[in-house]
Amino acid sequence: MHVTANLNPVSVPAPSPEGTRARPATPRPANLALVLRTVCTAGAPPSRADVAAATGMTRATAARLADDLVAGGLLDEVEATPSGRRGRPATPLAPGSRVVALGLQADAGLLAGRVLDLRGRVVSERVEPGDLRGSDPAPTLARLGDLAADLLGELPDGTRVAGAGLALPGIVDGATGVLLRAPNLGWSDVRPADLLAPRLPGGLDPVPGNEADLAARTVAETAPGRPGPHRDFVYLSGQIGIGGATVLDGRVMCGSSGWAGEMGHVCVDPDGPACRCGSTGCLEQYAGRDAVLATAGLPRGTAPGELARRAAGGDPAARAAVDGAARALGVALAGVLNVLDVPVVVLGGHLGELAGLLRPALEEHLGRRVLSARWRRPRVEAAPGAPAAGATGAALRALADVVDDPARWLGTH
Amino acid sequence: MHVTANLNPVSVPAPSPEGTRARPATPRPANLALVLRTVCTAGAPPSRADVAAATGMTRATAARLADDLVAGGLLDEVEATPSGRRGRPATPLAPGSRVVALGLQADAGLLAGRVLDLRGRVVSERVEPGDLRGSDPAPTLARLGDLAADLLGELPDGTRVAGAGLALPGIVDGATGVLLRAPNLGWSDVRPADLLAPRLPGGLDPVPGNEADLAARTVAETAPGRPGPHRDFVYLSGQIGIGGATVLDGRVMCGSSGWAGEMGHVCVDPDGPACRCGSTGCLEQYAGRDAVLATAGLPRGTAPGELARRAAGGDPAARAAVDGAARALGVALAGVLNVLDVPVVVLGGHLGELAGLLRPALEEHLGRRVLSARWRRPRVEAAPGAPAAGATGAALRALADVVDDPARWLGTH
DNA sequence: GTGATTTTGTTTCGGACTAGAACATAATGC
DNA sequence: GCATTATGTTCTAGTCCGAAACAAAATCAC
Repeated sequence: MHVTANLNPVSVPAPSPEGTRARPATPRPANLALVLRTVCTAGAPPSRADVAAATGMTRATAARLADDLVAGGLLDEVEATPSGRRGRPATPLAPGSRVVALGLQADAGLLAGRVLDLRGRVVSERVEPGDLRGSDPAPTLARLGDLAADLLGELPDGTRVAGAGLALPGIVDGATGVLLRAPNLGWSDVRPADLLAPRLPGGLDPVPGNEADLAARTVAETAPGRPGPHRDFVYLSGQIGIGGATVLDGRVMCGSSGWAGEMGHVCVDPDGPACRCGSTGCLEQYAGRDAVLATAGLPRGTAPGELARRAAGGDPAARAAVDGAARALGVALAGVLNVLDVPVVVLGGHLGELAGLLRPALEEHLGRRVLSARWRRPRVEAAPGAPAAGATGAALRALADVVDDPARWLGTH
Repeated sequence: MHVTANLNPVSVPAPSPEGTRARPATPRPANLALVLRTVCTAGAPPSRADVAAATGMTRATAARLADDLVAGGLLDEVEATPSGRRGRPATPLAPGSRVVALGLQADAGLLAGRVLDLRGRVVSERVEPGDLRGSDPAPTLARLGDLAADLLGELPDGTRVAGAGLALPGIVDGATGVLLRAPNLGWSDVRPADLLAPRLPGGLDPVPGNEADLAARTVAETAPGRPGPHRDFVYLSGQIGIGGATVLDGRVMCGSSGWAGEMGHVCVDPDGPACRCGSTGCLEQYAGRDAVLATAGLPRGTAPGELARRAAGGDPAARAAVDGAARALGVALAGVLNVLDVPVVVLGGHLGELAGLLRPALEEHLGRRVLSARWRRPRVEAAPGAPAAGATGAALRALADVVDDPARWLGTH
């Protein structure tokens, strides 16, 4: 909850220098966040009294805080539904529908933009399929910037854009915002902000992030501030390669430099085939989309659904491809589960489409290889198959900034 | 001696539904924690003015908070060293030396108890070597209880025991405090608290935890509240088997059920030898102590140092054992590093003793198999080889409770 | 219908706590 | 000895929360 102080022994006469954010002297910001989060988390729009009960505050305090959030647009007073109960009817509160964020995504197969509001609803979106493998970053990002500008132009008057994010299928350096390497796109050392920001209004600066991390966030929270079905899980994003992310305590673990989640290069068999990453026997060589299709004897562009159909229909090559992928996933994921003690694996991308076929064998492998399985068997699930989940996750991350510190957003505008 | 029982936090008037944490009405508890943590973190004992500068509070506020902590014994005013600088001499503050915690450890090779104070100094300790493999839990824990009672009896008058912990080499269920399985001891389904607490004074109830998790804590924080050299690392504890722990953002990740860190059963080669866990090709089969010694052609009880000497001396079997272990560690750790993006691996136990020999090959393997290695090469280090690190970690964890919420400890004498 | 009941939301007051400024204290430097 | 400087303390004003009283708006009982 609290800011950790910079422990510079050098005494500073003037107020804290840049870098050390002023420490809130009052409990207000934290309590505003608590109220907003409570409303975001609640199943149905809660009244001020509900908020008070849920947080342990008095009704007076909860109401005062809620009033401020309503005045600032971060909460809305919504239409009361006749409850039939006795007593003065409540005024239900919902997260502000005029506060939105922009999520963008550039992937090997599409450009996408999506605007989400604080309630997690899609305000507007645009998905442009297209083969971007080997594309030139500058014009591609320019197109994405125009797409984003269009989306923002469509927003109704009075809408506040709290932030923006950009999901990219590669390694993003969190500190500098540089996309170091995106193998599927063929991009290296790109600073998307430089190419995007000029096309966007009002100094909006999309924060780049790894697509799998952001897609995992859509599972970790179903709407801003609202926890999803699992607090701890491993997310696997099956693309041409295999990315992933680990969610612990509801937080996406991005690693100390934001490079976490390279599940595709966990070693399944040290004597296995060489991988383009320089290692051998990487998971990607067994369960990556191209690898699975090749084993099944299908051309590279085949849709995963077609593979699933053949395997379900008894095609031996397709069946072998799925079984091989399940075995490799079992070996790689068991290692992760042994290390992190996470009870759930969520499969996205092409792995999500194959989840029904993969699950039995995969759960069997995990049951055998995960040490704690005799006390709690790991479960395998398919991610909800929404297109361009990375864009949604990017918007959710921007909105999380609002939910985590609403006080910052009350002063402005 | 005065033992303070573990008190529950002030109960909230309205018992809020589970999921909502008790919310302090005032900023006081957080600010007390901030001041205490600042003193714990500081290199040299800081003055009240230093604390104010470091935290951004005014001197008045910092002094008031510090005064309360001093009055409560959580801070000490220590002897001023003549600074030679102009101005009124400062009164340096240090964490309270009369607040201590007890750390216990039961391992295959020893029983140990250690009392640490808030400054992280060892107040007293006792280590009793002995072969506990296949021992009966009840008398063994009774011995440990007596050992602990002796240690507590030696403490000077006025010492407050803030808590206790117990490091165990196995899977501990965090919710119930049950040791589910400790293969090296041969124990299953033991509740250490039942056997220990009756021998301890004043309702002191040692919290059990996994030994590797607690040993990792000694690397993560060098003293209560003082971060160690690395914020993010993987700790490997080489015992008869191989345990481990992951530290992210300075926090030891215990997993959603406290079963994390079973690095020994990460799969290195799915076609490898069967492991007693039911899986195949587990890391333990290549780099566990017995496995390494067997490969080197040495009897089971041989000290790792002897193996290291032979390998350094050119003994081919010893050399092969070390190289095999390095390769297996490289495969397994590369997976973990790819998933978590952690820059450092710390080797403890027998792996720590072999660290000098393992490092070159291991770092080479990691450099090849870790995807982000071309931007930042993973480093391998040996853990400081203190005996019974788990006991130290158990005490540190108990003391961390004090540092994290000092207000709870100020009310009671 | 009318009044009692019940629940929500608001107002008022007192108390806890912090920031800021002035003040007291104790050293060094000239 | 006196100015200078840094630390620590005291005092006051202001913020914010909790508690309790109050106002508002519905249902229930008759």
